[in-house]
Amino acid sequence: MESDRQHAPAPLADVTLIGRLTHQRTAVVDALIRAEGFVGAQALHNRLAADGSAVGLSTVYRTLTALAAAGRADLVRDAAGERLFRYRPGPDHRHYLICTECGLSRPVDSGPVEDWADTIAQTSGFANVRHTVELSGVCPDCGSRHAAAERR
Amino acid sequence: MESDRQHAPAPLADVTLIGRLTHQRTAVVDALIRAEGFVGAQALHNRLAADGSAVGLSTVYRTLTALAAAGRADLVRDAAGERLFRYRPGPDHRHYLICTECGLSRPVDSGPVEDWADTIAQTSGFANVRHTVELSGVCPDCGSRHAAAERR
DNA sequence: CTTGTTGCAAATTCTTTGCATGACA
DNA sequence: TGTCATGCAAAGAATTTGCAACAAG
Repeated sequence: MESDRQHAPAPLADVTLIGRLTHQRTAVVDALIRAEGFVGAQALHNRLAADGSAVGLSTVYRTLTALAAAGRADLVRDAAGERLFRYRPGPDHRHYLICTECGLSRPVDSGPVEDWADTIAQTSGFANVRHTVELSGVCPDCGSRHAAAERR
Repeated sequence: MESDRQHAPAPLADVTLIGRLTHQRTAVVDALIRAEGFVGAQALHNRLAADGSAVGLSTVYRTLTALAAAGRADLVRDAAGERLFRYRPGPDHRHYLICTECGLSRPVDSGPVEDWADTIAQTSGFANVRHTVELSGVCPDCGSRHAAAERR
């Protein structure tokens, strides 16, 4: 499943953005991109190991943290409190609808919330207002799978 | 600030809702109500100790978790990943703007987000869509304190 | 009395950090 | 070659759990 090197978005830029260009960082960024959704540090570490890239867990954490700090990754927390990271190709601010079953994430139109958040920011008297919006649900696939199981 | 026993919501109902009526649970619920905002389990445990109520930390965790499960408490996570609980008097669904400095929380008009979330839920094909919305910022008081420090 | 609760401490889980070795530029 | 990055293992922090003593109904 790791073919298609053609349209590789060259994570190099992302790596150099946070420091030196190393094997490990490249591998982490690469794996994060291929994850195509939110992943935990430990999960990513496991995938890397499975792929043959022996990267230390600490390095995975450090790289992901640096990426998030550099604005190249989004960061949320799952119900268990684990940090989940997602690669962010562009500088845009997005919100996602995440399937609680399979982890599939789909970007949603967040315009209305942004406007709402801005309004709150302006009318509240609070400064430096930031918002976290997380939508979760069961995607169609997982949903139908459930339905089937229920009526078994 | 803890007078006005008249309209006291009698936490008894909340306690019995989650099991037996004990000293400890009453103390925890009471302290949570008096907190009037989001508090961490450990912080609540400290307050209880300061109030002379020696309740075990495990019991605080267990009680808060049970309350949240019973729908009598809201649960969010702060930036550090710590669970923060807030007493929920009614069955209504609310969102808050929380000060990152002092913890002050203020309910905000969440109508627009609710509508937005509903729309997403209906157009996405996802089932059982739930949302988490957290607004944080620096409240006026903390803000001016900052400003003063900055130009010191 | 019987069963649910508590408290303590040990166990878990996720994440961070110190420091010597090794790799980039 | 001089830093910066890595890896390992130990440290931290928040939360959960096992189990014997205890209290509520």
